[in-house]
Amino acid sequence: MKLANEDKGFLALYLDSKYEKPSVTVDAVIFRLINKENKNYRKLPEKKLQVFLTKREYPPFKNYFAAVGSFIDLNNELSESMKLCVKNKVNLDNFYHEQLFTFGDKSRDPRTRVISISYLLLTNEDSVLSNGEWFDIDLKQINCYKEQKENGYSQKQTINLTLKNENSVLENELLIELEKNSLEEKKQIQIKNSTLAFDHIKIIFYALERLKNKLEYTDIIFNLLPEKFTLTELKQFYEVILDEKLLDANFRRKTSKMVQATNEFLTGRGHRSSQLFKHNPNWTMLNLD
Amino acid sequence: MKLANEDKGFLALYLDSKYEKPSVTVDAVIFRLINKENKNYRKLPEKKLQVFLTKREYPPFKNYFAAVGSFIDLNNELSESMKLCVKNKVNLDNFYHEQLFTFGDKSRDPRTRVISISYLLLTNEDSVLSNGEWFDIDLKQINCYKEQKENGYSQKQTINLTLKNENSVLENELLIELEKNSLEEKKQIQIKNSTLAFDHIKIIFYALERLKNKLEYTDIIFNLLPEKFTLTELKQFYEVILDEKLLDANFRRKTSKMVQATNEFLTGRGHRSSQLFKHNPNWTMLNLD
DNA sequence: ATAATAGTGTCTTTCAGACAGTATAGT
DNA sequence: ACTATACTGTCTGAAAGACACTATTAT
Repeated sequence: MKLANEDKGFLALYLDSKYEKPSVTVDAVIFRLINKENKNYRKLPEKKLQVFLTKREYPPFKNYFAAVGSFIDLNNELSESMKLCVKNKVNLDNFYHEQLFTFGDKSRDPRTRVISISYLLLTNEDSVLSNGEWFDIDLKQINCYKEQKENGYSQKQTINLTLKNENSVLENELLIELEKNSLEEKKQIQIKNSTLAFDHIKIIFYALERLKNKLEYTDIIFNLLPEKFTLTELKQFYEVILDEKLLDANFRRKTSKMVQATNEFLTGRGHRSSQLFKHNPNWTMLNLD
Repeated sequence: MKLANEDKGFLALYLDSKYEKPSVTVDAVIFRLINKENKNYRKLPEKKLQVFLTKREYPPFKNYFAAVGSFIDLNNELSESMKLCVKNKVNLDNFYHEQLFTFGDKSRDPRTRVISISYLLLTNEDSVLSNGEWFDIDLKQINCYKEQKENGYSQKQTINLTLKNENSVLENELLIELEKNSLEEKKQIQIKNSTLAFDHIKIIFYALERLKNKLEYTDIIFNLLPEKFTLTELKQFYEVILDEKLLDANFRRKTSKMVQATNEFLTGRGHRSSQLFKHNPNWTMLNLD
């Protein structure tokens, strides 16, 4: 990848400003799993998936909640920009992250053309973030129309995505349109109603979808868990994200290779004590044994 | 998502130029599947996965091959920019596409900071592209060191990605480093040796990985096929992309719901004639019957 | 007749789903 | 004793893998 001499000459002449440029931001959707308050000494606490949002201090969307983000610094790599942003704005240091999607709709920012490179971040209950609030995530399908066409089908779904905590309830509505036939396959997500800044509710929805999908074929969930956990806790965390009940015996079989038992037990709960497990990072998707 | 009055005032004052901005491009990795020339009247033609590259007319990397790309136009949506670019540069119109990944390494373009939003495009043997060449794709693992660590493992893999046609042989080498333990999970892809412009060989590698993965759980492959095909052809196309042999009877069972039989048969091949099939776009991943 | 593909039948193993049943700690 | 969780065993049926077998057609 050396440059020819000709190239070097060209570089000197290159007019950096001749192309109109967009602004570029990084935005982080930060998730965690937590145990809610417990009423019954015997019962296990309810679990919740949460997202961390900050309240915008300046316009546009002043006082609206938004994902953690900032304009990028051209001297940093993209992921460095994101890490610095997260460190500076909400004081989060260690986390799992992956690039999610790049949003660039013309009108997504009223100021100017802004392209957002979004990231999915996972952390656990232990880390303390500043300068924002955690919100419980509730995702509900409001309706779903599926229509069989000559050569495929089309589907419209309305989704309610509510973010809630002790201070606020943020309701949001998305319309998901799917068109699939022999000529094309198209999926469109429109914001029908948002109480968040910009298109951030859409970004959060993408992040949720990615998380759910990866849950099924990777060990990504352990980035949301404390170091040690019981298998029932693990199961409940899966259930909360996937929004479906799992059968205990089957769950234990399926996850047995992703975890390793410790010698420790959790006691004092008014029922049989449960063994604590750790993540087994040697597990791979392909189960190469 | 209405703006508060306060916001509107701010917009007038907003200094668009106060943040340093990067250049942004879109890059399209275009794949197709083709039948190679046939020697034996009786044998089925060999299949190949190909990528379409254009030779750069101007520096940097003048005369190097590159993915189809251009700087974005701020008046278009991102995917529109990509579609226009592909239409104008190589005259391709109808294709499957999805956003792939956003590449933004500081030094990926010698001119200035350039962020590339890449797309995966699929088309079939019928479409005629101009202004570039198709290259056969050969991916080979050169070596692989896996080391068991106290708490996980690390792995280094060297990959040779050769792009070849009647005019050129472009050899490229990538180093893939994987680090997985209880604290982090990191995958890094480095270009060790490239005969393409910029980091485009890395973009192509990402596209290949995406294609392979999606092959296993979607019906994406039909975007690479002609309207009608035999099941043996379909199987051979899978084999070429996945780089592994499949068993006929099992393959037919697994794909049976994704295709629909036509009444037509392919004859004149020196062996039993084979039924032609079409894609069944009603198939879904979840097999909801 | 032969070479090469087209297509079917079936045995085995593995794994997901369902569910019954046993174990146990704290009040 | 009771309650809520912890954990095991096993039946069933679906699907994946392996492979043997039959069918067909231009030369």
